[in-house]
Amino acid sequence: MRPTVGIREVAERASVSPGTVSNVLNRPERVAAPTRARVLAAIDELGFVRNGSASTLRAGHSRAVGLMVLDIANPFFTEAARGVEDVISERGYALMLSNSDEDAVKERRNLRMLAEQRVQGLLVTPVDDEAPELLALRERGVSVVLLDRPGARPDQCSVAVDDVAGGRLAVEHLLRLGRRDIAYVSGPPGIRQCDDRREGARRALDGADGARLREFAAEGMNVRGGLDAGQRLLAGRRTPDAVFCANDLLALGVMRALLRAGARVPDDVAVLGYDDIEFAAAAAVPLSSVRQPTYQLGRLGTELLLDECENPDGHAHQQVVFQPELVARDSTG
Amino acid sequence: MRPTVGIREVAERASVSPGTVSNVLNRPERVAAPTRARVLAAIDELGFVRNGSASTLRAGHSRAVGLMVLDIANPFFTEAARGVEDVISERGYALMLSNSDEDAVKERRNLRMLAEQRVQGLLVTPVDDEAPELLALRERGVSVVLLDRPGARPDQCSVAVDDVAGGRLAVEHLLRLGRRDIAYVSGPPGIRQCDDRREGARRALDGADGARLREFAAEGMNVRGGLDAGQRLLAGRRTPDAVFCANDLLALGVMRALLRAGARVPDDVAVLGYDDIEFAAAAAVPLSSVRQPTYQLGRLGTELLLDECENPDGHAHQQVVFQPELVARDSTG
DNA sequence: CTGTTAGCGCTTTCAC
DNA sequence: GTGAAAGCGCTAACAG
Repeated sequence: MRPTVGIREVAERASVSPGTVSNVLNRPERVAAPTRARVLAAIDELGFVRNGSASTLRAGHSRAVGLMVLDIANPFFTEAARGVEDVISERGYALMLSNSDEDAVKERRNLRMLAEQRVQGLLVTPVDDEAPELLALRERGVSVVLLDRPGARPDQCSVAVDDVAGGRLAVEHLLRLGRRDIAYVSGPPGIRQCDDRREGARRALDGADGARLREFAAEGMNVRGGLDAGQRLLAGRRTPDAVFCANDLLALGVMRALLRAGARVPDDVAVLGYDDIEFAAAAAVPLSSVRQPTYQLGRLGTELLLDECENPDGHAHQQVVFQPELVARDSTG
Repeated sequence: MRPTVGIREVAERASVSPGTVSNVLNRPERVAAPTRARVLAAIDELGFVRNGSASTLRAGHSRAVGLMVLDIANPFFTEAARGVEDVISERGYALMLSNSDEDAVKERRNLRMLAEQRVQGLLVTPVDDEAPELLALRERGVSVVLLDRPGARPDQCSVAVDDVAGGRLAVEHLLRLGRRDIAYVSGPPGIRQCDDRREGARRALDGADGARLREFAAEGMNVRGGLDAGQRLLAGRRTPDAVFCANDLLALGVMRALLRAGARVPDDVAVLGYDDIEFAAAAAVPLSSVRQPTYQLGRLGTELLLDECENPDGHAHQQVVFQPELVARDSTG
């Protein structure tokens, strides 16, 4: 373990004062070229690395932003996180990741942690929009951007995808194919995305004569939940002629239940998912799905966040809503 | 934006000295219960949040650890990250995530960033094991644990899964089913995991008469790469009777190519994947795969790391190698 | 058990 | 264009 090398040692080696080293680091244009070169050389030779906590302490804010998601293992958030990380890394920031696990208690604990770390901004898909820690963060001047929560509030930025439109797209597609007896397989109650997609589905049905929407709630928004919902759906008196699922994992499960029971997809039953994950196209019957610009969601959210961080005065809050897109594959014929 | 509330304001409100507040925060047992209660109340009333950078500056190390992976969107790393995050969060640390994208340049940049942030430890799947920034980090006393890189070095901890054993398991399984003409679909050259799995596959073949292993390298370790490899494999004079793929995404692609061409799985061709991702069981023909304890990998790696951070003297480096496990489903009969 | 105090390493006026 | 010095908020060592 070598002795700590700080700005002081660099200064000594380059025969300048610490202040000048700091200037080289932060406002290089104010330093004469030869001096600057000497300092840079010294930095290099000594392997100096700026102490972030000291800068942060002095500056009052760090070069780190937080990202809090509901589930880091979910492909949706993973893809968004890629967008976030790309921007963060391009712009020389650090990313503090945390995972609320859809648990308000864990969320509050993590928010506390992020506050202690003095993150400069936060991208968050909150479990509890009104968590006092979240408000407190904003009160202390931390920029907050909402991710995948359509922002009701005009006083902050948000990026989201229009889930109502997605649900509508989905069901319109099924109706166009002549399906009339449609099942909607959602996740457990209380998930906003599921609710919005259902709402969209209902609206699409409004004009359609003789069409109906039946609902099945899965226990979890994963393959197993879909399998189970698929079985319940098959147990009914009449099997629907189309199934719209709140995400692709559910759809894969439903499809498996159907195929196993001898139903033909899409001839007997059309299956439609949501998210268009990588595996959708690879299913036995390639899965039609509703695609969201997930990576872009992460990217744009982060750009808005950094803009707000770096330019708090000139910043205008915006609530961005992306439109989803239908990807038709074999599972809906 | 309310005025900053620091330890000083808390002290004043509780009518104690700043030192006592610090003691309440860090060594509560040294403070008399009534005093402690007063201080706690003041903290609460004022909404005081400890300034992490100041502590870090003073202490010389932060309560943050870094995690650098090759690809945050890959389910393997995602699952490991869940294990990491769970431990980090339980123990009250913060997690700085970075993504090297398998790019040595980006890796070095990110390592620099983490060094500046003064992370206390780092979990990393390095692109370049010998990156000077990595060595520098260790020289400054940052604990480093290697993730999914079987550690040759006895001077650091590592957690990994035995990929040679996994490859062997896979091919032994296929041989046991009477398959003799086996194809190995790997990713692009130079990926250690692929090389190790191939090596294991070869060893399994050593004792088997009349069995052979043909290799197909995909361009990317994703579904598309598998589709493409599957087509090349079908174009050959003789279609193999089994395909072992270096991961599940490849296997799903290969399976799709096979089914589309009218081959029956597993009757004509058995297909075997690697990783046992959630979607494996949900494929049209449920995919047999080699399962790795990915979540545990992340958990244990982090526990080792924190142990080393918190107890540098009593810490004994260990190189942990987990054993993979075969999960037989329909795709191999 | 509690208070006092001296920095941690850096940035940033303000002189020169 | 460069140097000197104060202090960001906290902790730990020491004194009382």
